Amino acid sequence: MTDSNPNASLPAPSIPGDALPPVEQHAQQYATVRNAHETELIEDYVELIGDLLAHRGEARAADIANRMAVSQATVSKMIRRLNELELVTSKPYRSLFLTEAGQKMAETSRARHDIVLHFLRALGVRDATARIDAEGMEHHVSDETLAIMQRFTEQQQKS
Amino acid sequence: MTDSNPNASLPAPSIPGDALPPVEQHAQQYATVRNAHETELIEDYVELIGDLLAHRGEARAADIANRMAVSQATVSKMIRRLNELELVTSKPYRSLFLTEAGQKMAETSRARHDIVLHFLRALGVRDATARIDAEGMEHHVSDETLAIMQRFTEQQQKS
DNA sequence: CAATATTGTTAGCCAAGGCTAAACTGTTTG
DNA sequence: CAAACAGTTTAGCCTTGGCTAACAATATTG
Repeated sequence: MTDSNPNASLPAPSIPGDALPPVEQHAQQYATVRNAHETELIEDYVELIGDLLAHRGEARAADIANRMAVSQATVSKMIRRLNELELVTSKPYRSLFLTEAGQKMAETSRARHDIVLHFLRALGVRDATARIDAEGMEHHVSDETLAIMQRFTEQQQKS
Repeated sequence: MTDSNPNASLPAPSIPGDALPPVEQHAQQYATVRNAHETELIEDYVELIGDLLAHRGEARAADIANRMAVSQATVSKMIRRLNELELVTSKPYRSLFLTEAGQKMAETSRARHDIVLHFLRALGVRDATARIDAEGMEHHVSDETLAIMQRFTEQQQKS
């Protein structure tokens, strides 16, 4: 301990069971989140490209830029990355397409996104809010939780 | 449209109602997520510092580095930022303390985190998974959804 | 109390993901 | 079919959040 401690009187944890997790577990939590962040944007791009292809028949950089509220230059740079990762194919000045791997990722992302979105709606969240929350949450929901969400939604719809 | 389109046969949206959202709404979703990302790490640090102060009486850079699974140099740099943001006070080689603003942020983050964690457990997610998911999800859950989660958890505990 | 161990800081590197401005390509249209 | 417009790319900048290595301060202990 050090000298004067202005925070010494912070309230004790409300529930004893909510003590700090063991260091390794705690570290694991943060590492998982950091990891998710790296793939998140990639998945968002791929998912959006898949959606544009499905709904519009083509995916142009300008559309992506508009929908992501990001400059075209940023999209262009990102597409180069997606290319290197072999998730999309692109000829200069032409529409984008997804590779096998890209399509797979798009489908997975889309499915995950839908489960979360439908779950939130089933829970009673307003549509506009559910959409925003789903977009942020989808990359941080484990398969275990996802399965539970899906079951919950189905239950809800039966009654 | 362009020439050959290898993705032209992608399945149509399973539910017609799930068409692409209008551009402005869509853009809003992504912007909200990008925005959350900027504050996320800050909140994680402040929350952790608050927890360490509450549970241990002090918050040292080394503890933070261990718990975050990050180098001490990274923590040191981050603390400088937190200082500039007037969320923590620190004298070199001494424990950290939270400013008023920092305490407020820590409390808010902690409360939010707890609601999500308890909700996931109430939903039936295993503890270890719930902890990991909560860490990632907490920054992307709106107040509206948070309130609904809290109500759900309370309902669950009554029965 | 000196030597060692732990802890914290600084410097300097890197990649990612934004941006603007400028150049280039492709499409549309007078 | 040339000019104008829309879309795309490139260059070059910035900030964040990582890292390692080297150095500095504090704490511990023989």
